[in-house]
Amino acid sequence: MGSPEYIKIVEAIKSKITSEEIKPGDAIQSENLLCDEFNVSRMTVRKGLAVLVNEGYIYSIPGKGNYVCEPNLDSYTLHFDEMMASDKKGEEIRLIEVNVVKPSYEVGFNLEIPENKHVIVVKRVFLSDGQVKAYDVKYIPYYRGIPIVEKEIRYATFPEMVAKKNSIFAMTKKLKIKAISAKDEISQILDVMEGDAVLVVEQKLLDEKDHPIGWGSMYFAGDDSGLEAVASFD
Amino acid sequence: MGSPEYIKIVEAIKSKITSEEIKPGDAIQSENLLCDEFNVSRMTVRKGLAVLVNEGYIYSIPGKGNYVCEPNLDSYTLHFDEMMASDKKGEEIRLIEVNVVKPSYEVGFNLEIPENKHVIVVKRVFLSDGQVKAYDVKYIPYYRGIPIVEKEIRYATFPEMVAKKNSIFAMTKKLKIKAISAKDEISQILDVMEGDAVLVVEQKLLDEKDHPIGWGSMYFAGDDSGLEAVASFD
DNA sequence: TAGTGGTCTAGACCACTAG
DNA sequence: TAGTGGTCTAGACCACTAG
Repeated sequence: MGSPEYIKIVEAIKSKITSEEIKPGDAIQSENLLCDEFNVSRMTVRKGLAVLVNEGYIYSIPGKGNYVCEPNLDSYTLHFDEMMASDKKGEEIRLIEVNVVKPSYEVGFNLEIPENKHVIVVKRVFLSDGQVKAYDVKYIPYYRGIPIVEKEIRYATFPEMVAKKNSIFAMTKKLKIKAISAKDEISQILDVMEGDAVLVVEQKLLDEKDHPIGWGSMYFAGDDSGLEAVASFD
Repeated sequence: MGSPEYIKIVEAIKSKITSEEIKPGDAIQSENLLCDEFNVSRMTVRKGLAVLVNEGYIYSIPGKGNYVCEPNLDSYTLHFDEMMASDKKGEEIRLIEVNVVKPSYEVGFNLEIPENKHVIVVKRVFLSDGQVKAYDVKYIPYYRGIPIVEKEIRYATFPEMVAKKNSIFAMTKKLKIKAISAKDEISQILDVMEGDAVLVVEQKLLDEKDHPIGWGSMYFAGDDSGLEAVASFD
């Protein structure tokens, strides 16, 4: 075969695990035995094992050996596309408010700032073929130099809005997903009935010291708009 | 410092990226230059770079060099704990139905089976301090040997129910998250008003050939029950 | 004490890129 | 053609495990 030696090792062990020839908690052969079995150097064996560690198949205990992981049943990769493919035809984003305001109790609490410190509020509506699909409200602590120019904000993701002061690479992003009944502002803007079910994605951005640097929610109208997540082993 | 050489390289490059000294798309020093700079062998440099590749900081183009990645704005790790910490005090799971039935159109469509093939339906209710927190309905194509004994099903996650025939390691799991208005069976079982907002997590399990081997939904009552997802760089 | 995994070296050859 | 990253070797020394 043309594939590298370390890939052959990866595939051999992976198939032993997926076929359940070896089970979670079992040890695999020692690195030296694998060297003999595949006729390769130890660095090559270790390169293969490193791949398996990264993909969540095995873990190692120094001085003891390499072991098969328990499968991760509860972990998924969620793709939350904030801009909702806004470059597609028929898709449109409207900026309905950008303001400097005093924080409400809820906003102050979530951004961990005193009530006399100002925040920027950004409200946007996402449309598809003229129909409102989502309503987005975001709060960012005010600081000199924060972009409040429409063109800098309208098509920006939440991390991008905050990125002037904090590197995106140094941010932690958190999501909470809930279902609420639409009322007041939300039902009006989403153009749904009071009481209709609305999917809420609450987003919080934290800096490297776990201090909040942005907070807000996105509200999705309609049954067809949902989020998707995937998990697999490879 | 006591940390290994390759970790020093990782930290040095990582801090250049988070401080935006080098930006997405920029090349980093060649491996040979890094060898000189850190006074280590090329394998040690490559070990450090491999860590950065795995963590999503850099990617490499053979023959050209290593480059800083665009930050991943839309990818999150979602922890969907199916059993809702059912080992905690006050938590309880009730199995309300296990049956072999003919599939409805919706079930047959999602499991990609003909309507004359039978399916197992499993309905469970999750309680906390006597209060209904979630209602779970799952469908699995019927086959000989499928566990339909209460004790094998009651505390099993969805992948575990299906795992008799398919290895968990070979499965792909998909989630869809939606908000709906409660009605009929769902509002009755969740003990909420008709029309109340309910969070729905639809789960589909696929085998290695992408054929569905399980489908169903979990319905969450109340505003306080939500899902959480996190994303960060490291 | 024998065996294990973790780190590291100094070399080699390869396919590929780009002037 | 010089430089790049990708694969691989045959050694070394280390801390740790477990009999």
